[in-house]
Amino acid sequence: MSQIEPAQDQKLEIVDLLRMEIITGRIKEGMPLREVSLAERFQVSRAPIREALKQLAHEGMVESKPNCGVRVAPASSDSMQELIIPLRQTVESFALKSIFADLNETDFAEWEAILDEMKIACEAHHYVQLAELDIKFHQSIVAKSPEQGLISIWITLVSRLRRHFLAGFQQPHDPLKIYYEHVAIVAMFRTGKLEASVQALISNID
Amino acid sequence: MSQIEPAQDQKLEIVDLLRMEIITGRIKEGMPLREVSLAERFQVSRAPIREALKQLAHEGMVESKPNCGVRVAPASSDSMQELIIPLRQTVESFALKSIFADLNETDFAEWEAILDEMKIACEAHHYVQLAELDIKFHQSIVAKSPEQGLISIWITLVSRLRRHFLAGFQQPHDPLKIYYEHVAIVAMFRTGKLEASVQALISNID
DNA sequence: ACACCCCATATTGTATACAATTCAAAACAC
DNA sequence: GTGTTTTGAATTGTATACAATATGGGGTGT
Repeated sequence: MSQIEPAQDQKLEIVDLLRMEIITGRIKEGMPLREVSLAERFQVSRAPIREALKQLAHEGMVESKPNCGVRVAPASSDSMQELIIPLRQTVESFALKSIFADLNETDFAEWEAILDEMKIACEAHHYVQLAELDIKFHQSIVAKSPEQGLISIWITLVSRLRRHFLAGFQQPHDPLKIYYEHVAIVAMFRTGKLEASVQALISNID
Repeated sequence: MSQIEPAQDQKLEIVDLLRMEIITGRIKEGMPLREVSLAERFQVSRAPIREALKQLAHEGMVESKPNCGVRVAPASSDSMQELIIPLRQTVESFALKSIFADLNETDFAEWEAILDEMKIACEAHHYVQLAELDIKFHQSIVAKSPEQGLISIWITLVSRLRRHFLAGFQQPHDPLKIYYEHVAIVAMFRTGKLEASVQALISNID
């Protein structure tokens, strides 16, 4: 399903695949990622592999030492997560405030499309996909901000706790609770109340 | 002064040079950065140029569109700067707390070496170098934290307002004030008082 | 004159080949 | 046997060549 595609931008597919394998633990912490091995595996040259590894390093999924190679980075510590949470809240609040006045039906529809997918993922107990959809939802908020670079900061933050999304969702909670929480957020957005919307959004971040 | 060097890691030199030219305005906003042109200019192939541009994009100095090229990104907006300030304060406070108990004479000496350079830069009114030294000082604090990824987050934040450091220092202030402020910070660190040290540090961030 | 399509050119994305570096194991002196 | 040196393979960094794609201008039809 990817052989017929543009044949360019193979980097993105590789990044997504490797990231998923790291998140799910298929590639464990500390395991080295050699460029030639990956090149053979994906049937491409080393060039796109290098770019993919660069991006993963930027996301904090792997750490690389010069002339030494790339290894899967250890997951963020608990204190690190606790640091990132208020940072995320600040960034996302800022983003929401900057776009709130200009929200229209197109935006709501986009979010509700994500919500529909979330519902399906919840009911099917597809925690991996649910985690990605949660990220996708919040990212779509930040991405709408006209401020260039905001999304880059946000990605840097969230990537650091991507593996914790999955862990958090696998707790013995009712997955649908996640879904309803996001439904409430979008519903609040529709009311046009800024303060309450910000509150709903940041209370979802923890 | 760079021809005899390792001949590897040319990427770093190129990044530093281009970043400086962007900060000082020698390369203006919106100006395209072509890979072949830069390759000819630095007498290297396109490979290290691509890596350098990737890193500059990660720092927010340039923005790239696929198959379209790289342009110098506009400087962060005022509202963006105001957002980043509390984020920096949070991150650096966290970093300082995590290392404070283990500080020793080696650390103090390292910082005071930077302070000496700052004094010289202040007296010579070398604002560009002064800005870089200010960044270097704060970065050295964050870098000491054992938390992996913290420095990456910090860099993402600070890079976004690198060009504003220069602008801020060129205001009609007495440059030595910057120097004395940092001297006071290190002096406070030496006393071992955590709370006061954190306060001194974050009050310097604005 | 104006809109549309096509094509040439400039530029980025990818593949392959080579150089430089690192790390560890083996050889060696003591 | 132990510490040091050297040598080699494994790996990343760089250079060059080719393929794919986007952008702008000219041609054409109306």
